Amino acid sequence: MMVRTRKGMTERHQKIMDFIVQRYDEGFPPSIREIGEAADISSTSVVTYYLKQLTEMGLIERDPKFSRAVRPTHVNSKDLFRIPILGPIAAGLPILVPDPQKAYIGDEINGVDVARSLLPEREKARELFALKVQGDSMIDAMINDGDIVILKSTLEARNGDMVAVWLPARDETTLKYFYKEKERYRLQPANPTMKPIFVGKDEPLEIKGKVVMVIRKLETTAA
Amino acid sequence: MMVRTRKGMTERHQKIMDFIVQRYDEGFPPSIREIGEAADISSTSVVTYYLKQLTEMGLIERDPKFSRAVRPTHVNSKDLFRIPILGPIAAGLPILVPDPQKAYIGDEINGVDVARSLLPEREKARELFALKVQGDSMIDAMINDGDIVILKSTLEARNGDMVAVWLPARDETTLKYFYKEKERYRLQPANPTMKPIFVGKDEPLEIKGKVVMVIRKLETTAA
DNA sequence: CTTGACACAGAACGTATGTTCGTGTATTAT
DNA sequence: ATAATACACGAACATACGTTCTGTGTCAAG
Repeated sequence: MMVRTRKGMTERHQKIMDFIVQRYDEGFPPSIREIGEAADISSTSVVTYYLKQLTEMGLIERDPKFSRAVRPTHVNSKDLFRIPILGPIAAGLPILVPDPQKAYIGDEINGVDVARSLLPEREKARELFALKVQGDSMIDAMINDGDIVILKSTLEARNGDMVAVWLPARDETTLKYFYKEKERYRLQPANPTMKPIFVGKDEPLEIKGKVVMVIRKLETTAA
Repeated sequence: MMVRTRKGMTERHQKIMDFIVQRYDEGFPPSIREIGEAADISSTSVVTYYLKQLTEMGLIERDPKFSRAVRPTHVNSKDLFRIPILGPIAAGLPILVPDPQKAYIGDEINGVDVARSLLPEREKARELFALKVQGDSMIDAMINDGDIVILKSTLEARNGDMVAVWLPARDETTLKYFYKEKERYRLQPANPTMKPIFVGKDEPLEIKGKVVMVIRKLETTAA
């Protein structure tokens, strides 16, 4: 028969992990006995027992050379959001529809870390995704080739929001300020010298997301 | 009588600070004796002596309840750099000259947290500062009102770098791509449809810093 | 020459800390 | 039933750790 030892995270595992993460965020990693106190464990050997398991699970790292040398392995600093870059955005190409579940689990090799303090209030990380701009078709929106735009997944928008819209009839994707008018939608470029695009209400218009941030990294080694 | 300014930041202060920051970044804060070893101090009392001073300077925090409970005060997370916003940048205004020492200690109430992974290689945090753009005079550089530009303090630039330059003769500050040509400097706007500015080599030109990142936060509550 | 502040070393001491060992108790597989 | 396993407790121990006290040399002011 199968060994039933499917490493389940018991309540004690979870309590210990939470405490280690909390202390790690504070900068003061805990001692064995402090962990025991936090998890209602009276014996230090029991804490060692669980710490060994958590290490084997790959959830924490320890350094036997130092005391209090325990830290969570994953980079889940509470001050950071890792936002996946789902793909490129360019005029004439449909952009990916973000799947929150996939975005959370999927390969986040390509992603941007964004400080929470830069994001408005308490954005849900799962609702955010990033796109890398290809080409200079968005230049009228003050967004250049190579820029990373961070969007909040939404299907609706309020007036004044900068949104990523997909216009099937025109086979075009753009970033514009969104205004709903009487008989039409007005897509206003960020550059005030450029004229807006008007989309009649009978024309299909898909809002993919709302831009919450633009990040431009400049190469230090430019030609 | 004595002004308790940071008069003494001796080599030992610096060594200890660097070591504490390094260990804090690694997640494993050091013990007194480890600090002593790193700073070539044989006695633990001397380390205590310096730790007390650094605490009074506000550079580190300690918690007497725990061992190894020492951390730099200014860092929130090991993955973040807190970059001070030294002031606004606008055409016609001189921008502040950053003082690395002051930037390290000074009031960093106004600052931006930037994920280290977004910065090129191993930028020294001390060399970075941020400016908040006022007005749309930089619009030809694809930089809008309210944007935050992060610069690396430097007095020289290579061709292709985007730099903040101060032109005393024109009483003007701009962000442009920098090119050194035979008899002049060419300041190229980011927007390819705009024409460059030429500055003769006899005209004064002060490079304040090199732009390494641009961050634009969009309001969720736009009119 | 004193005086005192300063920078540093060394040792002592009480507590903190991680590991190890022995033991007990359910649960489960054979 | 027996053995194996997972989970839990407490004690013991060697070392790590922070604090504190004493002492030493330097240097500038009085």
